Amino acid sequence: MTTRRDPTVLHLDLDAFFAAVEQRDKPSLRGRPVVVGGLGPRGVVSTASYEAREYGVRSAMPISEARARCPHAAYLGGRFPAYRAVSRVVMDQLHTLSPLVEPLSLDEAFVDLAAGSDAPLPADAVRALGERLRSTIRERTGLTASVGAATSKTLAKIASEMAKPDGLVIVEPGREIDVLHPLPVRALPGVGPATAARVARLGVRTVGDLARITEAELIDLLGESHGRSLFHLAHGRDERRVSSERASKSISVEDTFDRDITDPALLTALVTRMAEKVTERLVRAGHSGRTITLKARLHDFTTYSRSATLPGPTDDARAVVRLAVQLLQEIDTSNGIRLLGVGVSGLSDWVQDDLFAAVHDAGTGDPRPGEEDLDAAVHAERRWVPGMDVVHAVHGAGWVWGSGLSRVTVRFESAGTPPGPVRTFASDDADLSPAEWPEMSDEAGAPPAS
DNA sequence: TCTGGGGTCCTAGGACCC
DNA sequence: TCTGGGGTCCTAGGACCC
Repeated sequence: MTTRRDPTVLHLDLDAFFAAVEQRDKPSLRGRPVVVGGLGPRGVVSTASYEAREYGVRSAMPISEARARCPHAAYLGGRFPAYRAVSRVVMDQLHTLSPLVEPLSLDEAFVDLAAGSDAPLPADAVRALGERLRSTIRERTGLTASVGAATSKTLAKIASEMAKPDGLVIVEPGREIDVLHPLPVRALPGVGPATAARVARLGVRTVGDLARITEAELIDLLGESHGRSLFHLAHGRDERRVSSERASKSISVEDTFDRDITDPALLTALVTRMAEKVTERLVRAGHSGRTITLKARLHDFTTYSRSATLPGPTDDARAVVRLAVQLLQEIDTSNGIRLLGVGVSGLSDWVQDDLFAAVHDAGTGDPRPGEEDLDAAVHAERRWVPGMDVVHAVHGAGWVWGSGLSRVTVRFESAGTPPGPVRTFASDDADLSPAEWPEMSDEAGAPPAS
């Protein structure tokens, strides 16, 4: 594919996605600061609403810092089934524009508007199409989306960033360099803190500065691949295709504990459960894998990984457990572990026909700690997580506002109601239960969450 | 009470092979 | 008998993204 004549690469990004879904479904939070993220002692912010951003709350910030900056925000744990449902509606809408849609996450995707057609699609037509898309998404989901369009992926993504929030920006063909060069290098996708610091030593602050560095010098500084691609990006060259079929390469599970753990038996039990969980996801996706990786983060945040590769792929939980536990033995855990993870890579669709399963199965009468016990050893009570949907036998549908001291406070409202009343119950009140989300079979192709 | 969880891609060094 | 160059696979770690 040569350079496009028309701005037919479209990038869509939902604004403050998780927080926006919460404000949609919780009328009392509209117009107020909302922070979605991990609520434990070591949680970080996933998404802050624009109201919370006014206080300096940002993604990836420790929740403790967010609470210090914005104590009056609503802190919510997140409702992924709801986010997935919204995402599905949005992705379906994108597919009405083109068969070629590349999801990047639940709230973000590229669309190739020129897929399978060489009809001209000038900027004005793309603008009309983009505005129609934004208003359809608003109608069907209640959320605002920002849209960018350009002749390449990089420029389309930069355009949607410039459009935020709730806007549309088209980079007219031929104007790419004018848009690109004044931007800070950090605006380029793939330029993080480390790369920015390196090029800063050459006096580079903007993309225009970057364009004055030779390819050889960038390769020298950043390595073959990164250096070369950044060189081309700085000159507005990006021929990457929009691709809808990206096979997943790895599946992993990890958990950061409320407090560091030293007890070897507990660590083994946790690794065992994680290995089982990751294998379950592997099987559900119809995959098997050859390489098992154990990840461990120490008290001081140093992170180790140990991996081992089998001669052939497996989807057998016992094989994964055995290997993961073995890899754990290679790590010195005596000073405390804050995170453990188990991953599987080297994936294939080939599923092992395990002739020995029955034999191995015979010996599983082991008394293992129950799920609750294991959770309790590692996390504070998380039965009533702020933000979660609940239903009360008398008062109907609501969401958990807060809990503690054997009490739960619930606000009774939903997307279509006015802000609702708050009531407090005993946390073991039999009339109160978590609302069931119809967990529609969302299998393999689900993009990673933010 | 600093620093999540799920991913992707890249690099460098060693083993091994031709 | 002191010296190759590629290529692939594997491991560990780092940077980056949402």
